[in-house]
Amino acid sequence: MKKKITIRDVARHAGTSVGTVSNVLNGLRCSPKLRERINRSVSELKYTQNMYAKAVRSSRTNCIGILIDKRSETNTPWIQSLVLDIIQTLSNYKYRNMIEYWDPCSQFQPQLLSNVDGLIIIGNFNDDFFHIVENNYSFPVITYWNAIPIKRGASVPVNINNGIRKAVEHLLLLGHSKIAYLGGTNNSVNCDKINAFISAMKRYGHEVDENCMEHFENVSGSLSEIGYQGTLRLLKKMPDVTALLYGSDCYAMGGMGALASLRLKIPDDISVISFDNSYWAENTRPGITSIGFQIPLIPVLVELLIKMIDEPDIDNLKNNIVPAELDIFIRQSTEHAKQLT
Amino acid sequence: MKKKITIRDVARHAGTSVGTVSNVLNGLRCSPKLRERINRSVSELKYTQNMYAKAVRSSRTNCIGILIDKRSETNTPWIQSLVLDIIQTLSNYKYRNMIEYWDPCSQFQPQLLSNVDGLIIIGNFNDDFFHIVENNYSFPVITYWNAIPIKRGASVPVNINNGIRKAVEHLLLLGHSKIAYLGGTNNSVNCDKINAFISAMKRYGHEVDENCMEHFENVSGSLSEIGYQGTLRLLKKMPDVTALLYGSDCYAMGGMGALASLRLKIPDDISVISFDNSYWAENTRPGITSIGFQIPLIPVLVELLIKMIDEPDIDNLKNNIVPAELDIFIRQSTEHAKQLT
DNA sequence: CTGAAAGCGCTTACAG
DNA sequence: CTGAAAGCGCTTACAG
Repeated sequence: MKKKITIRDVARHAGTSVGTVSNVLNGLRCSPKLRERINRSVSELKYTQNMYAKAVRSSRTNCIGILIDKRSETNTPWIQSLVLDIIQTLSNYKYRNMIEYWDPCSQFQPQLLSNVDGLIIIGNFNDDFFHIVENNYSFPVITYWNAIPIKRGASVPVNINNGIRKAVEHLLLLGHSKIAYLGGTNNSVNCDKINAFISAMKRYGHEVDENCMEHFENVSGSLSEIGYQGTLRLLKKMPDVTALLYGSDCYAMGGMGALASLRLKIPDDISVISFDNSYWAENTRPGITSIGFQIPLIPVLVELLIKMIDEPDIDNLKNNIVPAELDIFIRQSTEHAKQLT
Repeated sequence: MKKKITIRDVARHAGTSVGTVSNVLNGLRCSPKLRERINRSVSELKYTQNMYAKAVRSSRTNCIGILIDKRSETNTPWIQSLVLDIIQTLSNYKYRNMIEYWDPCSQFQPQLLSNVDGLIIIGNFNDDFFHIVENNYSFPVITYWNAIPIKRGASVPVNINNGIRKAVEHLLLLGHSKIAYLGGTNNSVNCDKINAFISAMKRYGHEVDENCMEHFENVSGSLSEIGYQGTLRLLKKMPDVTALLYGSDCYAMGGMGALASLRLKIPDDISVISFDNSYWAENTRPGITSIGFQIPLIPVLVELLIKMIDEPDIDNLKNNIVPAELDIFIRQSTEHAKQLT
């Protein structure tokens, strides 16, 4: 059909060689007037680079892999927004992406590994996986929260203790004392959250027992259904609770329905804080006070990864990683505490 | 660092030529015992193809472009889930993707155009854009709802009239007669929805006037804020309304808050139907009855595009496109109508 | 400062 | 059925 315009066409049109056109396209040395002529040819011919040819010759793909643990809840708005955030941030850096959903328990190794300059992993990957990467590839790998056990890998830790403590302090200062936590225990991240809650409460002299927690163990259903049922169970065993802290927005989304069905009004009858600070927490009414990243995490993550690609001294970069801080984004759901009459 | 394993290494290891290895990798002719030997070498060496070299030689990129109108609400859960749905479906067909957010009013043309086998567009693109594609590229283009004015382009129409009519019929059968519509008028898709509502109501003898609609013109704020304010306005001018039909889940998300603030309970005091059938509609409590695709749209779209890439007779494919049907997914928000006492 | 040439890792006719 | 060779569109030393 249409003839593809290549760098040769541009060179011919501008009366120069392909090498020089390549230099101009990549911002290398060239005399101003020749550069000008080449740029004019580029736009007259509507030339655009063939990124595949570029990648194959320069052995730089300009592509970052995004590898997602298939076993996690990949269809939640939270993870979807995380992934699209990565894609958009990469595109600001002129990097493309390849996404692969992969079950770390499976035999096959992801195809994308041989076609990327770096890797972002989301979820829980085991040591077997890291061994494969370490032994067969030389690109850097990055993630957050969980540590990465390889030399060319780095993880941005999350200061979960500070984040949960801020939420607990906010509730205590509002006058709450009967505070409950509702969240999962199915992975290390969720366990970190629970432990942070227990230690924050202890810090201010509140013992946490099983009565003010819902662990969501051995329950099935969607996350919001789990949140719904768990909230009902919790209110039964702890009727005097005045504030709920949910381990994720998805749980809270269901939990809100449980409160409504009991005709409890937020925040008049009960206050709510969630975790994730997602679109839902911000946009539902009443707005839900939520724990989220103080500084958007993804740009930090992407910038670090891209630095690692170019930087030979990765240890220096790794030593200068600062943990991601969490903050509470206060909304109507904690505008005031229940008025005890 | 690590030496990259290429097709040459495999050939040497198996004691054959690169051409034959290439044949085996692509499922072409080869004697069984040589094929066996090559496959063993591939797995022993952990060889994976370099997709860039493959693309540059075969002039097939195995990559589909996803071009998104930058002016639309790209950060809503609805559009995010649409995009990730496309990505996952493409990956089932062994296609990669390149996403670009692009303002159709901008001068520059999208970079991805020269590096894809086909294009999916999301949003409202003007004739100028289609002229550029038609004149400079030969890959097929696909979208849904809006028509595409080029030969190698196809669009899956959406039977919006049927969809909205089903919702209206559902409400009328429940005994509602005071039904209001709340939605935008900022683009043709939203206007199609409003017109479908008016004609569905007329069909059953209900005149629709300005009092039972909220157009969301000249309003600012997030979609959910617009939905919140619009719901308050509507209830003021139409206090006897018993059912609300929202043009999108984002509007409904805010609208639910407005209803709660007026202590209206769903569905006891007022019934609600939304449009999009998103994660939120399904997972919030009470679940919101929502209009969505009868058959998931994205697989249909992707399959058609991939057929168009291989098929020389595109007109035949275009003539056999069936419009996407909508359906209502009934949930608690329309479990029963308000009981008039 | 610029051009001619080698070569990245593949695929694809074309011989043998 | 299999191998040797040309070539996809680029980049990158290397001469001039």
